[in-house]
Amino acid sequence: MPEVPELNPREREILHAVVRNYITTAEPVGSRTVVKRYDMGLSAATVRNVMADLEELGYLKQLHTSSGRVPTDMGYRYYVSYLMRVRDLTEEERARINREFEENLSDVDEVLRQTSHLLALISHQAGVAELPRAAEAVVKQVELMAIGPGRLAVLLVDNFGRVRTTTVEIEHAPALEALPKLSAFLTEQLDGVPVEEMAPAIQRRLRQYLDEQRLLAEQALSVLNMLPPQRSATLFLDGAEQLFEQPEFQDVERARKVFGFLGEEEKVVGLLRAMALEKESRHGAVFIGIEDIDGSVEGISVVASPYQISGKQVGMVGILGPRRMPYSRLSSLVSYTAGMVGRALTKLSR
Amino acid sequence: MPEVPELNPREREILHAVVRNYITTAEPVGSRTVVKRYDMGLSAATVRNVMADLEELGYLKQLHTSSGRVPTDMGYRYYVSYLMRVRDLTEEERARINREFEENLSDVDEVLRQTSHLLALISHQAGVAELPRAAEAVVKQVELMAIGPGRLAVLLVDNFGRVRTTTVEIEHAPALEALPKLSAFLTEQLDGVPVEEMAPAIQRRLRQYLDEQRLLAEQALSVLNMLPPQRSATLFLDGAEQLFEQPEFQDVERARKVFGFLGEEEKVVGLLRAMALEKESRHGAVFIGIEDIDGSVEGISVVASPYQISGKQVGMVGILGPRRMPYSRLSSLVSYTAGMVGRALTKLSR
DNA sequence: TATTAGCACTCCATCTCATCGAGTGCCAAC
DNA sequence: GTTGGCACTCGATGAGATGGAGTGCTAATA
Repeated sequence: MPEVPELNPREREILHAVVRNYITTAEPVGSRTVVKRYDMGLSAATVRNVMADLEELGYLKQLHTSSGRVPTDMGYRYYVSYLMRVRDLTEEERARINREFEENLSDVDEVLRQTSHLLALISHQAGVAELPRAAEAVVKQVELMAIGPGRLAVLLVDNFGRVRTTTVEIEHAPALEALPKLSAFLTEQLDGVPVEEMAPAIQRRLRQYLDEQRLLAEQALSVLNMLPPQRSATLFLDGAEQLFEQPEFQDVERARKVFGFLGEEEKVVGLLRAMALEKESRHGAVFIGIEDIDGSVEGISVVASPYQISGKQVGMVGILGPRRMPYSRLSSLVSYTAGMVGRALTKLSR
Repeated sequence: MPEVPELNPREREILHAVVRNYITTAEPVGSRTVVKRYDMGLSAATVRNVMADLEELGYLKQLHTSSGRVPTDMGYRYYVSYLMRVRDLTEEERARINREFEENLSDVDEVLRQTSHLLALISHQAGVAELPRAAEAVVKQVELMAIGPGRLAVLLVDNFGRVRTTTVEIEHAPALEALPKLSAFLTEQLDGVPVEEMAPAIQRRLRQYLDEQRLLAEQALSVLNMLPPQRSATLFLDGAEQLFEQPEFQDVERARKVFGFLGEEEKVVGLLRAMALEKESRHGAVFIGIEDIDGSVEGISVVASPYQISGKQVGMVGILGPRRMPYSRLSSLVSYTAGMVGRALTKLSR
C-alpha cells in the first residue's frame, strides 16, 4: 500500500466510497448513501463530519449548500493515485482484444485505426490512437513510380514501417528506365533523415551532387520540390458520438466545446504529448489526465498509455471521456491494448 | 417561369415569404410579419386566410393552434422546386474557391478532402465529398515493391488516377529482381478489371497460367491472397461540429441522432447515392433532399451535386444541414464546386 | 474524547397559478 | 374579394407553494 499523504484511513475510505458512487451514478453523494451502500460501522452523522473535513481539504465539493458531495479534480486525482484498485481485464475482454490484433497486421495505419475503434467500442467513450510520432520517424526507403503521363507516385517507408504515398505532377518527368536508379539514389541519400525535415534538409545535400551525378540529382531535386507538404493524419479518433450518452454532455454548450476540441487534431495530440512527458504514474505506464490542459477543454479526462516500437515510446493510445469515468477498468484496458499495439508495430518496423 | 402546380400567384408569393423568413429567423412566421417585411398590398387578415389555405393544402403547419406557421417538408419541396431564385456566387466567393483548386491538385483523395473542408467552411454546415465510386473503378496499374524482409507494398492505380497503397506480409517473398516483372504481369492481367472484384475474379484467370508461366502466376496469386479486404474511405466529411450552432440541434437527443448518422459512412453514402439516382432537378445538377430517407435521419437536409470525371458521373459533393438551410445560396455553391472538382479530377484520370 | 441521535435549516426540483402577448379564426362591414 | 375588429388560444415567463434530500450543529451518550 503506497504512502498516503494527508488523509487518515477513515477519510480515505469515505472519499473512496464517494468517488466510486459518483462514478457509477453521476448523482451527488450524501452521507446516508455512503453508510447504506458501503457499510462501514459508522453513523451518517459521523460520515457527515468526515465529508465536511474532506470538503475543507479540497477533495469534495457541494453543488450548493446542502446537496450531496461530488469529487473535485483534486479528489479524482487522489482517487486514481492512491485509492483506486485496478480491475484486471476479464478473460473474455482479453480474448476479444487478442482477436482484433490477430488479423490484418500488415499496415501501421490500419493497426492504429482499429485500435481507436476497439477502445471506443469497449469503453463506450472516445478512443484515440496516435500515429508514431513524425518527429521520430526517419526515412528508410524511397520509391518512385510512373503512374501516368507526367505523374509520379512517391512511396516513402519510414523506420516504423509506415508507408506514405503521395503523387506528384512533374513537367519534365524522368525517363521510365531512370526511375529505379533514381529511387535507389533517393533512398541512399535520404536514409536516416528525419521525415519532417526531409525536403529542406536534403536539398542542400543534393546540390553537391549536381556536378558529379548531374542528371540524377537534378531529377531528384525536382521530384522533392514538387512534393506537397505532408499533411498526413497524426491520430485516429473513434466513437466520439458516444459521449452524448454521458449525462455531463447533455448540456449542448459543453457538448459543442468538447466536439470542437476533438475536431482539432493538433490539440488532441498536444494533450497526449503533454501526458507522455509526465515523470511517472502509479499505474505503470497508464497516465490519467484530470486537470484541464487548456481552458476550453474543461471537464474532459484522459486515460492513456504509451506504446513502444522496438523499446522506444513513440506514441500514445487512450480514451477520452468525462471526468466521471470508470478509471479502474479503463486503465487496464488501455495498458493491455498499448502492449498489443507495441508488439504489432514492432513487427512491422525495421 | 416553370409551370406552377396547384397554387395561385398570391399563394405562391406568401408561401415564398414564409419560407424565406423562416429560413433566416428560425421563428414561426405570423401574418403580420409577412405583410410588414414583404409588403404586398394586402392586409394581415387576407394573408391569414391564404396561410390557412396553405396549411390545408399541406405546405405550412402550426406548432400549436395560434402560433405562426412553419414550412412542412412539402412546403420546402415546393419552395426549392418552384419558388427559390438561385443566388449566384459573388465574385469573391468564386475567387476563393478557385484559389483552393489551384494548389495541390496531384492527389485524388486530397482534392476531395479539401472539397469537403471548403464546403463546410463556406456553408457553416457539414460538408461531404464522396470518393469516386469504387464500383466504377477499374484497375489500371499494379506495382509491387519490397519494403522490408517479407513485406511488400502494393500500389494500385485506378482509372480515376486514385492511388491506393497497402502492405502485405508474405512468407515466400518473390526475389527482388522478379518484382518489376511481377508488377508488369499483374498490371497486364488486371488492367480493366473492376477494383472491387479484383481478388476473386482474377484468381480464376491466373490459375490458367500456372502451367505456362508457373512462377509468375504463383507469386501473383500469393500476393493477391494476402491482400487485406480493402477498407479504404468512401467519403470525406468535415465541419459536422458546426451543426451545433443551429437552433434545431440544440436539443441533445436530436444532435445525438444526427451525429450518430454522420458517423456511419455507409449511411451517408447511401443517402448521396439515392439522390444521385433522381431523374431530374429544377436546378441543373443540384439535388436538394428534403424527405427523410431513413427514419433515424429525421430533420436533416442535403444539397448535393454530382461531379463528373471524363464526362461520367462518379460521385457527389454536397452539404448536410438542418431543413432550414439557405438553399438559394448553397445550391450555386455546391454546383460550382462540383464543377471544379470534376475538372481537377479529370486531369488526374486516365 | 469520539460518536451519535435529533432537529432546524437550506436549497433544488416540481407543481400550480396568473399574466402577457403573439398570433389565429371568424364575422360583419366595406 | 378584402379588411378591420374582436374574442380566443396557447406557449412562455415568473411568482409562490410544497416536498424531500441533505446538511450543520448541538446535546446526549459510550
